[in-house]
Amino acid sequence: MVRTPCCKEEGIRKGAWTPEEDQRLIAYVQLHGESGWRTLPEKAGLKRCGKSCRLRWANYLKPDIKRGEFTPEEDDTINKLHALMGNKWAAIATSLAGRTDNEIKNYWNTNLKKRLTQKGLDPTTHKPINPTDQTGFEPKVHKLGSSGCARLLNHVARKYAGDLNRDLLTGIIIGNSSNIAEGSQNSVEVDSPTESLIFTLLNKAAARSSDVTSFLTNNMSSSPGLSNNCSFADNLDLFFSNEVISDMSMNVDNNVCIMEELRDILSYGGADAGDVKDLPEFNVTDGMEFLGSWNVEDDLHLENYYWVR
DNA sequence: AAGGGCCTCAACCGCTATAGA
DNA sequence: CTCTATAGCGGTTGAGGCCCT
Repeated sequence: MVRTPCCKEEGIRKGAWTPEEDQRLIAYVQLHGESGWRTLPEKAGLKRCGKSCRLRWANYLKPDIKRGEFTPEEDDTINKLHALMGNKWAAIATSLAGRTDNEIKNYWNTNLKKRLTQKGLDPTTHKPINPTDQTGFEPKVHKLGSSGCARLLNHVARKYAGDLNRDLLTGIIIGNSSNIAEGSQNSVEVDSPTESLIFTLLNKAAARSSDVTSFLTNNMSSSPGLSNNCSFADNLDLFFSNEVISDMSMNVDNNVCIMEELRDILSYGGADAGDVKDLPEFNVTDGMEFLGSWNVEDDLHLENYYWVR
């Protein structure tokens, strides 16, 4: 199939926009709205292609665009999101009000990328370029174990699972399949009991929303790449980048925090769920409060119940 | 002062995704 | 289901400004 050229007409202007062209575009969009870019240039009296007009509007003329220097908070947000998503500029831009994907991309390439490199970090992976070079990086040489997992459960339960009941969570933790809904864990191959546990818990939490359930079922469970080509961590990336999840009263920092914790757990491992299951005295419902507010003591309490050390 | 190199960022290009006829 | 138009995305380019010698 022959591609339709963007600008087939002769005499189409390129390059920097003049103030007069900007005014024409602004006036037209204010009057007619942001649509019909293909025919807009002719109607607005502009010798530009529609695509050029759309980009000029979206990246420069739109009234809610924030210009000027990036704040340290914005730097931090971009760094964190880039570590999670990579070069998904449009997705990153949704977390920075008033900033365009183009602006963030430029800022990353001219500033933040350099800073990471100067710190000895790979700007793609955000990990040390030379593993022996510890400048600006605190390597996680320890095995993140039970307390991290306990905190993760804490986070997940508090943030997503307002109506998860204690028996259900108990069932999930001890691997009692009767408490796990069909279509969640069974249709997904995971690499370890730990992953299985976390996935199931997230799936249960997500079931609060039909949209999220649909997302998990259609996009993750039935994904041909899930069991063969797609790691569990990849699916968690998908899970957390999902719009519906993002809307669930969660800010960027919390999102990143949970993701980092998940990564730690998945990277360094915890005890096997089977160990917990076989523990005779294990009874997670005793004195436990999974929902509501948590503190360090609760974490330790959960830790004592949860993992074999 | 001049000019060469570097940097920034607006704009462009090529491609994919999606909607709708 | 297929085709086409349009929107959107990410990589790349290049004009213009800045800095250094």
